Amino acid sequence: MGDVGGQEASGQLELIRSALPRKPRRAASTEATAAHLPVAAVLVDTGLAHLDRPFEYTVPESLDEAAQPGVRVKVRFAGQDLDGFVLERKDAAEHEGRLTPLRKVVSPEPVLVPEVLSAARATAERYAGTLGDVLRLAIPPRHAAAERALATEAPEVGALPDAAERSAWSRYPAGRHYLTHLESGGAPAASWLALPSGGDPASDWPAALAEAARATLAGGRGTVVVVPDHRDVRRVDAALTAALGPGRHVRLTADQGPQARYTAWLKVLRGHVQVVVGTRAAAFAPVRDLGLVAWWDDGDDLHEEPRAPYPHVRAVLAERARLAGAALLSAGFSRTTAVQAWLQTGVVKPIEAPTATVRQAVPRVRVAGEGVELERDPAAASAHLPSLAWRTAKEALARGPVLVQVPRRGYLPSMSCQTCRAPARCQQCHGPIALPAFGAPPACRWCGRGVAGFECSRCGGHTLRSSVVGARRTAEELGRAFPGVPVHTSGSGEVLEKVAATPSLVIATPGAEPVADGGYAAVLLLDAWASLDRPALTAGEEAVRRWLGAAALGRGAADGGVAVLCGAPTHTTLPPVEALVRWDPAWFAERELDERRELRLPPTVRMAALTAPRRPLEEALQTLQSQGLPDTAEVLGPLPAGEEALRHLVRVPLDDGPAMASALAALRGVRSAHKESATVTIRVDPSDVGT
DNA sequence: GGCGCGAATAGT
DNA sequence: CTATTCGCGCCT
Repeated sequence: MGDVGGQEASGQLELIRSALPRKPRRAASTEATAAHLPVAAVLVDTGLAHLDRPFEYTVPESLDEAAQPGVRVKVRFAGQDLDGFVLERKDAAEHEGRLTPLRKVVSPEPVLVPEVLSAARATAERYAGTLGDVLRLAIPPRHAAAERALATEAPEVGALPDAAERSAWSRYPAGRHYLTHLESGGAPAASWLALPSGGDPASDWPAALAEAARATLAGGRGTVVVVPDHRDVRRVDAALTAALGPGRHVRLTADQGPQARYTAWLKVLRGHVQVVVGTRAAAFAPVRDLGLVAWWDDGDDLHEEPRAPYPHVRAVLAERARLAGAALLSAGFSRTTAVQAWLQTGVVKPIEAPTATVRQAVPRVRVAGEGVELERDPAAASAHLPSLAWRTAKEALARGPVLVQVPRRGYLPSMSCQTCRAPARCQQCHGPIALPAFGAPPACRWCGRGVAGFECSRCGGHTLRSSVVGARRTAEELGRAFPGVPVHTSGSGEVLEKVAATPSLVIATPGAEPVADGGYAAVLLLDAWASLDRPALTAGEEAVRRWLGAAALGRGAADGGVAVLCGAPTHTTLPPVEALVRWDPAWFAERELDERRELRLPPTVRMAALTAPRRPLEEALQTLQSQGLPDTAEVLGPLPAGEEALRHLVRVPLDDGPAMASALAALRGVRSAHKESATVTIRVDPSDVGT
């Protein structure tokens, strides 16, 4: 450390050193610079918010050819060797000081293509994050062996198969037009409300998405399909193989392992395939001539990236569609308020089936009360099922499998009467009784009073039970109630992909429901109360999404399909319950969005959250206000947020979203430059508020 | 984040 | 006067 190594940056030292009879330490410092475009703008991975911008380096002649825009490089930065991406080659530097030469080109593969760079930049801006963070999400880690092993040239694939005779879009009047538009190179944008397929793979949503990809490919353009989880990836993968033939698409998921993941990704980069299906990171896939971005089930929280800056698939894909002039398709059995907002502003058009078609395709929905008719039926009581649900299941088990959806254990520790399962109510104010925290005694969620001497207002019972029982226990109880019927469970631990058409009971948590061959004869949705009674703003939206998602696996009413919602309040009709009964997700989304607008909540406004202990939080807020926070911004709070921390919410009209994000990014930069030690969490679109 | 630089301070 | 420490600003 004693010598002056690592100070090439200093002009004076450089002069002194070159005057001394000493050998230059590095060949690069004496090597000639490339004649053409001698400067490279490099995004250096410093991990520091205030250094999240390009720095310029000279390109040594020996690296001239390899140092193309998009390649990974090593550069000397502040005395260290750091990784970076070449963003651009230019003929002159903007930086006035002396430039250091690039140290090396890690690989000549230009992994950062312009379109992905633009999308990543837009994403970083929208979420007040760093470009470096977004690129880490967008570009998988390099795997040298994979790079070597994969052919440069695309392998030969046969002709694109003809479109299937029976279109999965035939039930949607606007569907045909959408497909022709895709094929002819247009950019139609739609919110598609899918219908249940009654277990027919030729008309289900994966087939429809594959058909859309086929139409896009027939017009010479590529497609990105993003789905929430691996099971859906496999379903769409199979549908794509059927629609496109082999070798025209790849799967891209985080769990593939480094080599497989990088190989698949390289196939996309090198243009061997133009169609990708994957989970959220696939939204950034460098598809050539992108013609369509599509995603399934916008409301699934898996579409939200859990790493900074927490971008949502919806935002990434919308930006990619915009940049590429590509079509956009948000698909699902239900519609989120975020997509509804697009619909209202004309960003997307609806693709929906006519009411008569819907009535046939969806199961008949019935609502079993909060335990009203329970006691009379001992078999039902032992399974803790309303008797309507029990009778429905018993009848349906003669015709095929029955799905029972059970909210996740611990999802909401809300209490009900052990005897009749009516939701437990506070004696004073009639608010819901719940477990406020793990291990804490039950209390009223409204007035906070503890529960002493509970007495059920319906049956006079004195024992409380947690209304969410969990899949395993429900499975045991149901197994006893229907002796001789095979029972399967599917949940977070192990997820069943599909079940046969033969009679069986399938107990599943939301999102883990297996597909049934030929559709379920009946679908029971348990503990509706638990889903509705969450404190979150999105409780209603989320409940509708889950119920429709499960009920959509049932047979249509025309084929005897039935869905029973259990444990919903019957004395009043709640909008989510009505949405299910009428199978009208469009109506519900519209209504829900109107309500958000009235309350000035996302997605009708943009919000950000600042979370920190009191002192640093208030400092951060001051800095934020000095960094160009628009004066339309309202600062709400602070409210307690976990141990020791407080949280401010900042709210601006949608138009001022970019200005707010840039002020937040500036705040992040200032804090990083000052090496503030206290953690201040900055988050745009905090997921627990609204959208 | 890491490092060099200059100001401030302690030790001779 | 020099040796050490500390805070600050810069990094192409």
